[in-house]
Amino acid sequence: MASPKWLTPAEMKAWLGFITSSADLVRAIEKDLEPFGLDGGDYQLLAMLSDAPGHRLKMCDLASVLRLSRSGLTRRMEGVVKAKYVARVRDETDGRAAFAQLTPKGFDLLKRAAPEHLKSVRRLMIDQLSDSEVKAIGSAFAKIGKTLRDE
Amino acid sequence: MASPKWLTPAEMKAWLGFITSSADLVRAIEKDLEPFGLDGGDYQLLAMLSDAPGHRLKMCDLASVLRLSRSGLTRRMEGVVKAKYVARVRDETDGRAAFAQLTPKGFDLLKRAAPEHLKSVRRLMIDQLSDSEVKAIGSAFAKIGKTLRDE
DNA sequence: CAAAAGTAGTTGCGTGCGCAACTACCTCGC
DNA sequence: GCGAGGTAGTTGCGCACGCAACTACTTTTG
Repeated sequence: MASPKWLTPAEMKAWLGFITSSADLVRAIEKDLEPFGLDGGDYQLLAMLSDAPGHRLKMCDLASVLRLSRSGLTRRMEGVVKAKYVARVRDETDGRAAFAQLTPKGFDLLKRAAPEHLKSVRRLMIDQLSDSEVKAIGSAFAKIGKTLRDE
Repeated sequence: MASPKWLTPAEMKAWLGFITSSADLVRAIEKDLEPFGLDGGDYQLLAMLSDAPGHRLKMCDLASVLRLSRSGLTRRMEGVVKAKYVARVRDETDGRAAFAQLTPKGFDLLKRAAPEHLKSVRRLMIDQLSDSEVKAIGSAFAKIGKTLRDE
């Protein structure tokens, strides 16, 4: 196959900057959740449930939004269910399915953790950027996400 | 603590877009390396060695650039050493240290994989973006990376 | 309505990684 | 130059995750 066009210096800077910093950024933000006894996966799980109508989602839908396999979600649920942040609820209309239901205790924890999480996101990412950079990142990842979904 | 300033819609879009798409993007790009028998970690390892003077790095320096723990690197080396892409070389001047040395076979594989990898990066990310978005992402992640390093 | 195909969730197994402990070696202070 | 403390790499262990196989239920098809 023909050798593809190499990256320009600006493109290289964008790619290298993204690949070298994005994982570190996510790790640092997740680390700030430790005082709440949550890791990044738990937080995302609680956050997705709190966004959902009735604070609950079918397991398979939850797995999908969390980008987890069904088995991965089963294991991750063990922790938050044991901590009583989430309850398993059977689906009365579909014997195969089950819901993950955010408990009041889980919602309360999320309400306490969310402001700290927000502060981490601001401190490590948003507040570092100019308005135009924020805008560009928003439109850029919207396009990247669409491409991925279309493939 | 005072409730922090919430994210504006543009900031929210940037954060959500980043967090929901970046992991998928990296996964998709790494998936394109499978035909070469490499996963993302192996590719990064070979790439870092090929960039280094003499195609070799001290283990601890390699772990650092790969964002791996020392034990994580030890395990990852097992695979690429068994495949003869990388050789372990003792440091004659420091009995504690060891080098990871890219072999001709490893370099050859990297030369074949790199153009495909580049094409993935272009297709899924760079070619989706305008010049100004590329520029903004470059400067944005440079600032984010600096903040992380300073903390 | 029965059989086939599809879907939801769980479980067994393998993998990749970090942490802590350990060995071996180097370096620094006295 | 010897002991204390630091550094490089490996090993034991535990955790999170994906894949494949399995169960149970639902939907589709003839």
